[in-house]
Amino acid sequence: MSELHVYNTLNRKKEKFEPLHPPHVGLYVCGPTVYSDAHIGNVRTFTSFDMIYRYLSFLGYKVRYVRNITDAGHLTNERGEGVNRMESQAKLESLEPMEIVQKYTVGFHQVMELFNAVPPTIEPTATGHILEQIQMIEELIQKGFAYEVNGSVYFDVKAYNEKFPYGELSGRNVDELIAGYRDLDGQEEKRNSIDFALWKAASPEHIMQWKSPWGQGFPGWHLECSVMSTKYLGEQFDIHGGGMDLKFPHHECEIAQNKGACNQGGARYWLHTNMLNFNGQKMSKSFGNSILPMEFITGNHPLLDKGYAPSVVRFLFLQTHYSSELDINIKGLQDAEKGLKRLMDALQVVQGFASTDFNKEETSLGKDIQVLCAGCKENMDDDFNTAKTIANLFELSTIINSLKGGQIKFHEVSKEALQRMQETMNDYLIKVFGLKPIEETTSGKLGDIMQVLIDIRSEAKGKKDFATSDAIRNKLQAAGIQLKDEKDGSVSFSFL
RNA sequence: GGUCUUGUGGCCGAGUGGCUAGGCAGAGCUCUGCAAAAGCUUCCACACCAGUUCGAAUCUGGUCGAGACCUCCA
Repeated sequence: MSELHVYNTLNRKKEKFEPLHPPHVGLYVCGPTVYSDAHIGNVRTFTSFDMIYRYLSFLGYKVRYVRNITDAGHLTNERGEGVNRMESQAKLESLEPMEIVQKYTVGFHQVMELFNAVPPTIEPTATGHILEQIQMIEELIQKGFAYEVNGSVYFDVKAYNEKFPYGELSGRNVDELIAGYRDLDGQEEKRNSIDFALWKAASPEHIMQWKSPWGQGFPGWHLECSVMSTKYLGEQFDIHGGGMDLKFPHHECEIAQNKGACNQGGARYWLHTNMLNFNGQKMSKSFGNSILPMEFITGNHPLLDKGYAPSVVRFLFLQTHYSSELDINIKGLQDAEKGLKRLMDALQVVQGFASTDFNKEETSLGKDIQVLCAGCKENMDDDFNTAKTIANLFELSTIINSLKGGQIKFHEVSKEALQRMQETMNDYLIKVFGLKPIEETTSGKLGDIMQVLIDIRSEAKGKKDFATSDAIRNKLQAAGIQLKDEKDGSVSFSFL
């Protein structure tokens, strides 16, 4: 039996995954900032961690999955003017900050559900943890890692660096960072340019502000994750995840805050998912080239040719390793659509097998099947190698189709091998990858209607009235329904 | 400039030093009234140069190219 290994970006090595308190696993993932719509790049990150969460659960771990909602204002302006995101957006739309938060939180949840992501077990908000954040700041001040200036509190990176190395995660060093820092306005309060805000004093016009020992203000932008991961998972926990773009400075600062306050760096394993490009270009809010998740589904976007099912997009993501950059484009979507259909058809077929003509002994083909099935776990255990796992599932699909088509006889496999194949296809496609099964079409009114059409076509064919039979086939094809004449003379159909 | 990643066949995309990844597309065949679907077979590869090695897509060095982060971002 293979054991799970994960690529830990903290030391750039693939390591055996050993939870602190098995069978429990603590997983923290940096969630979205709810001041605008989630875009498809966010979906990649969160579906990647959804797959990881699902796989950990599949292995039998009891996972506490914490993913935060960033709903408190952050410094957003590149000139460091202390603009509160929530506030500025709110003024634009003439809404209360919490209305914005509510709107986009609901939207985010809808998108995640659409893409079949399992909700986290705890989804804490930054605004709900102001007290805890203030407490951690006090702790950091008391330990000499933070200082107050004019009602704001900054993390003292140099002081911290004397006790703990700063920059471990992103491979940076403090002197170079200071030397290479750009001149930004509003830096004069800091002792060093790389110091970052733990608490920012708020001017009266800031709507989102809270009372603190340093006056009215709001928390800095790295603090919430340190605070909430510690609160719900402990000073030390198993896995911390997030997008690559958060590695520096966000995660670096998180580690510094955690170590500064608790002497422990929080997570033992850091997992970073890579970015999503569209037509070769990075997708980001600031580029204005982000495509909304719903636009992929509806196809209502100038860069798309048509709509694609959420599972197609998910499948496209899974064909690439989570740590690699992924380019999404029309050709890729079309390929993924076909590939997913092939797998899902095979799943449906294998579940429907009802033969009793099995070999009592294990056959060589049966052994091949067992190897392919076992390979799925081995591949997933190797840092969640979904691409390789999918390759195995495709090979199983070929065997399944051959059984269906009669190229392989049922007595060439054992009952055990067939059952294993049924389980494996379902386990990985449905449970671990979270792909949606093909709509059940064989029962209900639609199935009845289809049966009528199929019968009429068969009668026409019997009378060699091919004009009628082809018309039925072609018109259904045009309507997105494909008829399939099976080897045994029966007719099935599927949606294109 | 600093840190890091990366360069695989027509396209996408895995690859632990020796054993065909896989998908999509292409070609041929089987099945079919004709198709589709399905199956079988098949073509196409490891940026370049040097080195280590019995053997390198995989390790080392160099060249060239691409990208990310260093500033809000998943």
